[in-house]
Amino acid sequence: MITYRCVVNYNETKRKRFLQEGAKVVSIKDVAKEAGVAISTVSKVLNNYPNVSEDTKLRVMEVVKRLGFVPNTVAATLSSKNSGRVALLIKLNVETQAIDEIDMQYISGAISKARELQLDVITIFFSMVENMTLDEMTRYFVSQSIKGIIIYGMSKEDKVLRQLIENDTFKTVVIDVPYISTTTSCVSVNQAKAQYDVAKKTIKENNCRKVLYIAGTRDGYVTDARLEGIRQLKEELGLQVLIRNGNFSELQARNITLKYGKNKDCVVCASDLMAIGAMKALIDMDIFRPVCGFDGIVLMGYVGKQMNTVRQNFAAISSRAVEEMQKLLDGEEGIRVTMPHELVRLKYEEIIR
Amino acid sequence: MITYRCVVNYNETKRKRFLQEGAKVVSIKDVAKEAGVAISTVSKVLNNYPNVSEDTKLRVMEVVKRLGFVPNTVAATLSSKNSGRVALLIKLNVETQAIDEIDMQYISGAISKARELQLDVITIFFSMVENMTLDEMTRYFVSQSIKGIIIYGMSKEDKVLRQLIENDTFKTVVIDVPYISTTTSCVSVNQAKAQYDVAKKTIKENNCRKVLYIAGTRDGYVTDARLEGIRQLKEELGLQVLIRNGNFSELQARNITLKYGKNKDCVVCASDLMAIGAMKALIDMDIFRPVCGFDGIVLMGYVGKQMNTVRQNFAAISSRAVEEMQKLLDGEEGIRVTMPHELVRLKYEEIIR
DNA sequence: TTGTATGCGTTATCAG
DNA sequence: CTGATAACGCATACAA
Repeated sequence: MITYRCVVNYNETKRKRFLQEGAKVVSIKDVAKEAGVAISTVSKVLNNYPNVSEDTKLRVMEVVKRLGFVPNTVAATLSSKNSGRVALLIKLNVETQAIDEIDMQYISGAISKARELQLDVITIFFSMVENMTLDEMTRYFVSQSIKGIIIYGMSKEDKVLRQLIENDTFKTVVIDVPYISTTTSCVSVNQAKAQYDVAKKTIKENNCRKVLYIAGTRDGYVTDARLEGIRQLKEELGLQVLIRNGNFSELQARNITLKYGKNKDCVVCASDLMAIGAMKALIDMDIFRPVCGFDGIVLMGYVGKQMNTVRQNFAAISSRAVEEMQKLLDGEEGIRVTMPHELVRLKYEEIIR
Repeated sequence: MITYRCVVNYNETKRKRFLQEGAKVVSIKDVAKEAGVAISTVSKVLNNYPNVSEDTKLRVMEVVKRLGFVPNTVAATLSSKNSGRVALLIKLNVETQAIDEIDMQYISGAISKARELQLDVITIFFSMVENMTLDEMTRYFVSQSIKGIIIYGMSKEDKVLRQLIENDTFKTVVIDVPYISTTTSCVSVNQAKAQYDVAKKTIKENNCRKVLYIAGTRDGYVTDARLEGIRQLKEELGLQVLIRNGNFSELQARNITLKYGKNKDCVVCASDLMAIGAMKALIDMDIFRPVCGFDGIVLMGYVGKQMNTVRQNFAAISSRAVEEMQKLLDGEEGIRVTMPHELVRLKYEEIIR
């Protein structure tokens, strides 16, 4: 029996369309009936269970295709202990929209892969869960049937998140945080190596000895790793390195450069935005010093001067993170995944479309 | 009775934490039991039903708070005909990450408001549903329990989407598309007026007569509206206007400017990216012409020359779209919402953080 | 005003 | 290999 919902402006056109397209949403029940099997059998076919004869499998699939049946995700997650949703937890940099590009790549990379793997993902921002206690956060995620969380932009100060990760209630994949456990994987480029590479290239190309290194925030996980890369390079080449914290701020990098840039041979920055700030400062000071950045954002192509930088494929990183999440949800243990990076110079002529 | 899941490395620490925090997720059933009422009563309290005595209401709320109960969204959407999820359908510009900023603002604006309104939203990209027929798309959304769709970046060529909107199967809110119906609302700034305003300001400031107008794509809804603004201005001021389609491409705008810029007094562009392309072309041509853009993206602050542009508050637009969606889901009819815009000049010094 | 019972569309268990 | 049937957590029509 079909139940008709209360329709107000009910006219012939609508009625026709209604009957034509069939208002009834086909469910697993319909498929079962049409194929002459039990609901459970259809479910088994759809979820690739063993112990289903090739014959009925084919018959069911035929009906599924013919009726255009698409299983209801919501019902599945409610019912199943295995399937659940994955949350993308993203720290949005409200200050600088110039790097929204990065988060957007993260999001699209994750969502695309999630669709491929039939994973249900929802996007959440740090601001929505900050100030929550561990309990509150846990309950919040549980109430959303979230089984796994992928975390972008986490810093050492995010204590509750740290607990969440260690707590094993959810499977977690962290980006750029050097932590793994049975339930936590980590995906990242080799930060130290990348920083080492880009700095070395810049320094070699310009025969530098005195280096100004503008680091990120003190509580950033990547900051340490990148500093380590610089330390190695310093020892290897016997450099003289002045280190200052720019906190990933373009403005602070600018000011640091205005203050120390003159007596240095080059400026190595832990982010593109800071590199841009440094470069603009040097232009204002009317002196030239090679500058290099980190990330490979498009903005680098718009500032006039070319700079070396590290290009990270954020979409690929995020895509991989989703794959790792799938593995964790399947019961595998957490691993550390190192993604490749490349050195580039972004030129306006090559960026423009 | 509590069921213990199979735990492998079971040790004392974990056990302690386990018992302490309570592995059992509190459900509406627990609340009901604890408060000494029926499940339905709890549900009624939570959903603000009338006909619940103030007394039991208080008692239930107390328990809810004490147990830290958070209703399960998934179960709710599965159960109720009213509550459902909302999809953000976004056209990602894969070519130019420079404007990811806009989509990011859309996403964060929507998600924040959705959380406020307790709406479950999921993000979807055009690429994931393109090539689908209306039926396929419908089934896809239905299978996700999606009741409403907010569409960003739709063009006239998206025929299936057009059908989807007219089809009334889902509630829809379109951004920048002049279409409303009982089930469709539209949110947008006044495109014509905004284009008129920014062009007029630029033209007046520089006493221009011969204008090069670089429009967007032929199949873009905003393109027509913005052209209309230019036409009005042309008549009002008796301008001589050459119109060319730049298709929102920085490169095309550059080439158009290289070709026609010299004989014009100024270049009015239908987007910031095109304005930047035009400006860079003029610099290469070593001539000065005032240029104005549209959108107010951060990149405008990085190109050296200041330009007038229209700032749209994308987050606010998106936030409003979610509000309108809520109304549609509540049974209200679609309306047209016009959001405010402002004229700005983006200066590097003011953008930098 | 409150409680009972049924359904939402799946998955999972277990008997056949 | 297949089929009943009980969950999953909540909403809601209807009975009390």
